[in-house]
Amino acid sequence: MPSYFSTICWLRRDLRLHDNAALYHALKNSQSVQCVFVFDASILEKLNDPQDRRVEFIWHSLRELNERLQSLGSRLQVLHGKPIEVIPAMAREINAEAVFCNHDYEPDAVSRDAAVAQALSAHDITLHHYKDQVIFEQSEILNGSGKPYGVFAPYKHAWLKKLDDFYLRAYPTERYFAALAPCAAQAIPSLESIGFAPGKLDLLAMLTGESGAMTLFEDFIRRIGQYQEARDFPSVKGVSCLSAHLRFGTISIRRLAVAARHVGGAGAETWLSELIWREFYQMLLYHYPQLAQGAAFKPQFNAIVFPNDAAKFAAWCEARTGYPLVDAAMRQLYQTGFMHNRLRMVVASFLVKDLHIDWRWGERYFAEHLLDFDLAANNGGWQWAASTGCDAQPWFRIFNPVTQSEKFDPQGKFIRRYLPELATCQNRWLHAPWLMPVSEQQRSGIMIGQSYPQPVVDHALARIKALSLFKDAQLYV
DNA sequence: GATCGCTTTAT
DNA sequence: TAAAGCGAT
Repeated sequence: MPSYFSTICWLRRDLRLHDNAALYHALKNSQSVQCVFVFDASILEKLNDPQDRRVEFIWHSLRELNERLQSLGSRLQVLHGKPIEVIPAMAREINAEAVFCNHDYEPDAVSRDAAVAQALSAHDITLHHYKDQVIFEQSEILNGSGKPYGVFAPYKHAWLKKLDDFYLRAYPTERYFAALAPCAAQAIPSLESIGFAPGKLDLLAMLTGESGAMTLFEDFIRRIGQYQEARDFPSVKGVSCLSAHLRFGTISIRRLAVAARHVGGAGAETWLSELIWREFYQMLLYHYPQLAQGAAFKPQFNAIVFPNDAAKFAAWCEARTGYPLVDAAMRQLYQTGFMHNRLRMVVASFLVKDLHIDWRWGERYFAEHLLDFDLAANNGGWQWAASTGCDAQPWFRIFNPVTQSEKFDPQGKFIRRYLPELATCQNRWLHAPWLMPVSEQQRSGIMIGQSYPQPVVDHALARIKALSLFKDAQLYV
């Protein structure tokens, strides 16, 4: 590594100063590092909602980064455009000799970075990139034949076996902050200037930036011991609430893994396992980029012709399927940009195996609405639920939406929070309110078909139809 | 090539 | 209870 005078640290999904591989290497090898973020026009133009929560989350996190950098005598340069154009232009403007960034494993990002590297090299500028967002990347955990694992459990065992202090060491960026480029303070461009507006990100509920991530992290570490028991109940604060921060890199994966390892016990181990699933899916997407093009991991299931009833899909999106847990979950997603993981499984199973709609439709809807949307995890999760994925649930396993509701929201606390129209419904009827006798409907003031919809499908019948859809596809193996 | 061990469940 | 199973070793 040559010693540089002027370099750029290009931040993407690593919006933090602490324990950041690219920033560390840039600072250590340069006299002057300018931090940059690019609002990628080619990504932003695909977002339909000017109040997209992700953009707002990023914006708040950037603002905090800029303030921290300003307090260190530097600042964050925020650009809007196509990275292939604006990164080389900026590099030339400040006479940067190199650009540092962290690996991004999504297919579009891989090709974007290759193009940017090429454009930079035309001016003799090097693009250095580093592993940062995972503990082990695509080719560090392979099976005995040197190929990627196709089953999670052995992957996880190999992952845990390889884990040691070396891979968990934080990059001590703070030690080198003196190399941050000195600049005059300047505010980052407004959301409006890039065509967006604030509004949907509930800042009281969603803490942003590195500071927000730390607050959530410290809170979670206090309850991580109960994670295993509490995580399945959407009305309980059992999960980490760190998914969006992991998505945008406002907290380091190493810090999370260190904490899980340090605390130990069943809760921490279960949670670490979730972090390993995240890397498993990222690894798979890297090796099988066609997953991002709608390909089922198990090709025989590409043959399924889903009926794709548009009215049923609309009922699912609009939270009027008549199954309270499904509807409450879909409202949670729409209203908050988040959905509890247990419910992601429930609504995904329901969409595919009860409504017989292509899992790709659900995947797309989640991609539009989830604040923590991550291509690899979202695709992996959908294909898991749809049984088309790598190490997915078996195709003949079909969640019963009523049983799931009784089991994981027994008091209906979650359902009532998002479906106030069912507030007066007794627990006895809440999970399947269409079974309420008319007298009970009158008593509670809930008329099924009026104040709350009839179920769009009969689960028992829908289940049989799903089995035959999948069984037929299975025949072509 | 047999054995092991499996996120999230159903009837 | 099972396994409309199976990959990894």
